[in-house]
Formats: sequence, structure tokens, C-alpha cells
Amino acid sequence: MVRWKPGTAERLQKAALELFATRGYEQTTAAEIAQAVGLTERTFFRHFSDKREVLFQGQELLVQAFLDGIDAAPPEASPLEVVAAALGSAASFFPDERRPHSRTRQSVIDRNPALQEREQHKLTTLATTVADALRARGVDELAAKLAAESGATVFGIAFTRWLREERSLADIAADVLAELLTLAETAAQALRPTR
Amino acid sequence: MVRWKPGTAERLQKAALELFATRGYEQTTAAEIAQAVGLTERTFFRHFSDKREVLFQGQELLVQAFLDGIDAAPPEASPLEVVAAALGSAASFFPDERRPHSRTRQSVIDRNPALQEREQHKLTTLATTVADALRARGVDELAAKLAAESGATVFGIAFTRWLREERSLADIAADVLAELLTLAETAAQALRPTR
DNA sequence: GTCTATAGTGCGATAGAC
DNA sequence: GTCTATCGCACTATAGAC
Repeated sequence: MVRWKPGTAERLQKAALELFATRGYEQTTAAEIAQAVGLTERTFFRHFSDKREVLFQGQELLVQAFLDGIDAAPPEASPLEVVAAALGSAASFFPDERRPHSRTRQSVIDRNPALQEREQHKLTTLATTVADALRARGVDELAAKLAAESGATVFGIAFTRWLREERSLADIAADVLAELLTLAETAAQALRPTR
Repeated sequence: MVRWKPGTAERLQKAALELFATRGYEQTTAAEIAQAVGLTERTFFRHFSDKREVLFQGQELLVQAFLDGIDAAPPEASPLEVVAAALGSAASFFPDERRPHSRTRQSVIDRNPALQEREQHKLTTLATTVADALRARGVDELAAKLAAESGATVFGIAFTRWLREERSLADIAADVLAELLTLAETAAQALRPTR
């Protein structure tokens, strides 16, 4: 007989998402989430530093997918090529089967500004981590930051589209990145013409 | 005889920044800020929807500077050219005299994750507003989002550098944008070679 | 302007796992 | 014995309702 089942955090996350989706985020207290899995409020806060975090913990795996993609890129790849590789790797983290769950989660986030803030913060953290990994490859600071932030932007836009469309995230992300490159080329021609 | 002095919000903001800079953000309560200018906690929350907002209210003017820059761009300008114009306009919002104040404010933000979240949220809001303005000019949705987010990225990076260097924000932003275009051109050559 | 619910912290106690 | 998950209680500040 085990007194404490494993996977407490996961059960709390599942219960939280269900409650948030039905009752709403603000209308759900941390104590209610804890109760739903037979725990106390105090235990909830042992697992999650704050109430919002229950929806975001677990994203370290996504970050790791980005880093794996970076490691897999050939050494001579340019910064944005490395980012393209990272995007491909990250996309595999969201197979199409995961779409329904992601949709539910996102609908909760979209309805609450506090959760949107946290989501953006996580995206920025991701960009910072990617930038560090690029710098470790020898990319200079400015290029690393720009490439990493651009990667985060592309990922964010592609992810939003993936929730609505039925195509794979990898395909969508590749298209979004391609569009960014096209925009830049067009602007580069205009801003510094014929050299 | 006026019953309430004007500029209450401004005085609260000034007092808040001073207290945050000396005592720290978390160690300063809303009640203390209010007291410092002879008001009650309740009044503080009538001016600012939450404690963090006291550091961010006033950014609507920056957003407006971006929009003015967009309006001033020639009709045939490509999306990122329009964004370049917006950046130039926004830069004039931070003349060099403002650097000391901005440095103090940023050092407070840098020391507190909750404030960083709000800052990023404001940048994203800015990007959304810029994207809407681009769409109103006829730019398609994806291009508008990408150009707007890239503009926000460039602004964010340039602003950080402006706090450290002594050059004008306009100069720095132009350089950062140029670097982004270079990165994109390099990647475009590699990812879709010779067509 | 007052009153209240909730978020979140600090500390001590308990009890099983090892 | 140590380590770790849990609970319980007291407490403050935020923020919204009245």
C-alpha cells in the first residue's frame, strides 16, 4: 500500500485544466484543484510556484526539443538555418493527436490575460535559451538574439495556425519561416538598393 | 483652491519608482506608495488596475508613435519598410536625456520576474496593434504579424542596447534591423538555393 | 471607504520510504 | 537515523465587491 501515488503534479495539472475549462480560470481556486485530487491547497503550492504555473510546467521538454534540433544542425549552418532545424525538432513535439488537448488548453489561456502574460514569458525564456545555445556555437550576440527571437516568433505564429488548420506543425512552421525570409529579402532590396 | 491636485497618477508613478528602486518591488506595498503621496491604498488601485501597472501606464504614447510612423510611410512601402519607419518614429520617444530615468526603471524590472512578464506582454500588445495597422494598409495577415513581431523584437533588442551604449536609439534600431535583414538573406540563400 | 476572498509564504508536525 | 511528501495553521498583500 503506497500512501502517496506518484504523478501528483500531473494529476493536479489534469484536474486544473478541466476545472479551468468548465468554470473558468479566475472562478477556480487553488484549493478546489487540490481538493479534486484529494490534496490540500498547501500541497498545490508545493508543486507549482503559483496558480498559473499549473498550466505551463512541462514546457522544459519543448525547450529541450529546440536544443536537440540545434545540436543536430550541421556546424556550418547559418544562425537562421540552425533555427529552422530547431523548429523542425520542436514541431515533432506536437503531433496531430495532441491538437484537441492543445486547443482546450489554449482556449483557457486566450480567455485570461494573466495566463497570456505567462505564455509570452515562457516564449521569451525559450528565445533566451536558444540564443545562448547559438552563442555557444560561436554566433555573435546580436545575431544570436535576433535569430532566436525570430524563431520564437515563427513558432508562436505557426502554433496558433496549427490549432486551427489540420496540417502538421512542421509544414506550417516551414511556411511561416519562408514568408519571413521573403519579407526580409523584399525589404533588403528596397532599403539598400543595388550595391 | 483645487480639491485634488492634477497629475495624481504621475506622482504615484514617481513615488513608486523611487520606492521600488530603493526597497525593491516586492518589499514595497501599494499602501506605502499611496502613503508617500498622501493617498490611500484604495486610491492607488483606482488609478492602476494592479500594482505592476504603475510602472507601465503611459506606454500608449509609445504605441501611438509607432502608429504615426506607419501612417507616415509611403503607400508603396513593403511591410518591413513600414516597420522601419515605425521604429524611427518610436525612437524619437526616447531622446538621450531620458536614458537615466529609463535605466532606473529597467533595473527595477530586471530584478523582478513579474514585472518582466508585464513588460513582454506590453511588447506583444504593441506588436498586435502594429499588425492591425499593417493589415489596414492591405498587408495580408501572416505578413502583417511577422513584420509587426519582428519590429517589436528589433525595438526590444535596440532598447536594451540603448540603455548601455551612448548612441541614439534610432541609430541602434536601424543597425539591428539591418542585421536581421542580413541574417535572413544569408538563410534564404542557403535554404532555397539558386532558383 | 470598508469588508472580504484568494493568492501565496513561513514554519512546525506527521508519517511513510529508504 | 535521513529524506521527502503531505498537512495545518497563522499570516500578509492584492484586488475586487459592496
